[in-house]
Amino acid sequence: MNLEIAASQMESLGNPTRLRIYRMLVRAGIDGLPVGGLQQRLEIPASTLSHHCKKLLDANLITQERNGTTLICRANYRAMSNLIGYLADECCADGRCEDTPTRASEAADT
Amino acid sequence: MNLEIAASQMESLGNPTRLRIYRMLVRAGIDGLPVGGLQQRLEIPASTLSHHCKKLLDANLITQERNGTTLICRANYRAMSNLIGYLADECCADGRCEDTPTRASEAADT
DNA sequence: ACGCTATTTCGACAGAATTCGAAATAATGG
DNA sequence: CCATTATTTCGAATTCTGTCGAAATAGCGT
Repeated sequence: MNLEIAASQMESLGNPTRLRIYRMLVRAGIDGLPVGGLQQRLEIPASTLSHHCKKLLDANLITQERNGTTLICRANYRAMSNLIGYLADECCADGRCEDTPTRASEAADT
Repeated sequence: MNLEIAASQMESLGNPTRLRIYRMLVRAGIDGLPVGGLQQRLEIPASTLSHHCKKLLDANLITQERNGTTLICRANYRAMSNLIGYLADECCADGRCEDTPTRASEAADT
């Protein structure tokens, strides 16, 4: 995980429609949802949905697998974990933490 | 936490410069960093930095406190936790979960 | 091959984001 | 009050985003 990737993933999730799509897929679990299923729930034009799915795909936040004429979308849980980790990682590494008196167990000078 | 707020926070963090700012502040801990300190590290025009800080402030991701002529910026850790929670919340609520055998060996994936 | 359904690509448009320098404001010290 | 430092606001140029409908493509069943 690096800054550019994390930022592009954040940017992808920074659109309300895409965040809805993503959360639907996160909720859906490993079975995922077909594009058409998403469209029914979201009630947006297919072209718009396709555009957003591509963004999420490019950001590696979702995967797609063909099943006949339908395309199954799934959340990339690994990417989600990494992104979450990236946000909280190194919290307070350069200073004092909120509720802890001191960081006695760690090197004070870095 | 709701979709609109989460999306606006994601959008804020979706810009590489802002993500750098935010992570600097997360690292900095409760002491935060003055705007000038951020500028020195980022090496960007003050007006650009001010613009980005305002975005992060509007998104409630950081706070600012005046200390004389300098303005101290701090990460809003509460908001960070809520945002992280929002992403992972209700994971697989509508479907089967992944039966991943917790392999911590590969964390370098995008 | 043909028709049917699912999904994507194209082209266009309005609106928003990013960036910068110059000028303005805020706060302190002498 | 004036000088100095810290930070923000303004205005403008450029680029990016989100959205849509129409047309194109992909895969399957017959």
